[in-house]
Amino acid sequence: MSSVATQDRNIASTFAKGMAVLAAFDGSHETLSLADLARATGQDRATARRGVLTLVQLGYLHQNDRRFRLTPKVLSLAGGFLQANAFGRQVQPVLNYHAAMLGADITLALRDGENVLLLAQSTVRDGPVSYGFTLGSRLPLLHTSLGRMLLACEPESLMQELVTRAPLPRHTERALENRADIAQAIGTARISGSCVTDGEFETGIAGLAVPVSRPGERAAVVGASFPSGSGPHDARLQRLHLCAADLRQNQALEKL
Amino acid sequence: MSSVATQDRNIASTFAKGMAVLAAFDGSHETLSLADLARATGQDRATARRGVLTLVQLGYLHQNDRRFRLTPKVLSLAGGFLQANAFGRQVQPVLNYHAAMLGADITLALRDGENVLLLAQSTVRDGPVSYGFTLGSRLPLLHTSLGRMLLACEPESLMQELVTRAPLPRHTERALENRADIAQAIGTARISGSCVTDGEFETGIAGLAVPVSRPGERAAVVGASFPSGSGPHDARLQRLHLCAADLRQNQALEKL
DNA sequence: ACACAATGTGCGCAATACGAACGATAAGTC
DNA sequence: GACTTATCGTTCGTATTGCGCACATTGTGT
Repeated sequence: MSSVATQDRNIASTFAKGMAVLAAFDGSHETLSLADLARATGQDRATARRGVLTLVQLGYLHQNDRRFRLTPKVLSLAGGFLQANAFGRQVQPVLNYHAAMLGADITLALRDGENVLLLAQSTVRDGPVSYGFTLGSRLPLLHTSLGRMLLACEPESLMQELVTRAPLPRHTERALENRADIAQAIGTARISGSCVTDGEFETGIAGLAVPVSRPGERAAVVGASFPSGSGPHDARLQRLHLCAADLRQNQALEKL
Repeated sequence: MSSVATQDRNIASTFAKGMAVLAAFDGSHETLSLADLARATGQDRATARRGVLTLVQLGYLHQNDRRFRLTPKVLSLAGGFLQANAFGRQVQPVLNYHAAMLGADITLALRDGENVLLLAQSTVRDGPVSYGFTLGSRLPLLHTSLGRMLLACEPESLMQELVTRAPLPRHTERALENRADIAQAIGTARISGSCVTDGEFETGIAGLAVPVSRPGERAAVVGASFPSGSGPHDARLQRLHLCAADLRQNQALEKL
């Protein structure tokens, strides 16, 4: 075992390793093997194995031959957060109302490290875009309107650091490749108070995002998506601003 | 430490204890203290403390003075499940379509131990009932239509065991108090292929549920709620059956 | 069928984590 | 406000838990 002299005795390293195993089930694969998990977490296979078998015993994973998958029980961990923060009463109805008025899905998002984390969404019947992301999904920070609007809400120094450090995979032909260009787009979003991207994350899809959080609060944004060229964005952005204003007014996100 | 002779060396007990700490944040309180967690988990306060501080370091909990709350990061654990099982593409659109046709929220649920676990829902704008539960919420098994329908889908012996063992708190004046009466209602649901309750979990609210799963599969149901006495249920149950048929057809739930 | 690569598992050993005891804080009483 | 008691949070000695190496087993390529 690592004999780091400044080992923090307040931290249970076995628990931290186990959580890394759980987090490795990030949705990018339906199932994972012990060896997959050892690679994903950097742990010895024996260590990853104990983590996985513990999760199976607790009911969070199901084992099928030599592969493991998450069970629905992990949803109850999210349920604790959603219930404690009254998302069902305070957030979802606001998103539903404005999504119905907009005629498109609306998504609420925060930043989690170098990713966008989706917290809630209202998905409408027969919306113009349905890209399959859900509550809990992670999206890239640099090529989505949600991500750029989140960065626009952060202090300049943190924004610059994240633009420099966050991954920059090229999702589409139209994706900006130059970090300086992305920083400039973020600066524009900061000034205009909204962000629009077009076809940088998914081809043929325009993304719109506006801030929900007030300055000094943890950055939160709402956004929507439309087919590229499917109409002017002014009224749509206005609708997103109204949604953000309602979320601020019912103070649903103050404790995030 | 417990010196259980048959300690399973494949299980990391420290990780299991840590997961019990995480699961203690079940949404029933906005924040919990160390002492709260020690009581909820049955652990020594020092043990619970290491669990909590580990979760803070990993970003799943936020500490404010002597109290702790879940952060949105726990949603990413759920996101792994939802993404891996394509809920955004395969489940949500079906629920959205049928909820729009029904004019009311539709919820998909499974059983998790002695509770109902909500897996997904489509919530409509201005639906007749909005009780604030979300994905990941737990509901009682014995007094909800979802719970009774789930029990109706289980083998007789398991159903009898759960009816005997599951908690029987009295949520409303109309709640059945006699376990034999509940078993009989479940038997009726099994025969008729649907379940209706009225005001047993929330006063003035009728619940409807029908099975999604096929015999031999893990029990799953869909349900909706309406104000008591707000109209006949036949057409509504029909709509729920159509929803269940669509979910079966796209095979979204086969791997749960 | 064989060789090699990859993966899964057992168990010796020591690092990690438990929890008793003590310190700190909160609550109740006068 | 002072004092007592109860409750909660933290430290650190000790031993139990869990790490990871080496071996066993399984999978893959020729």
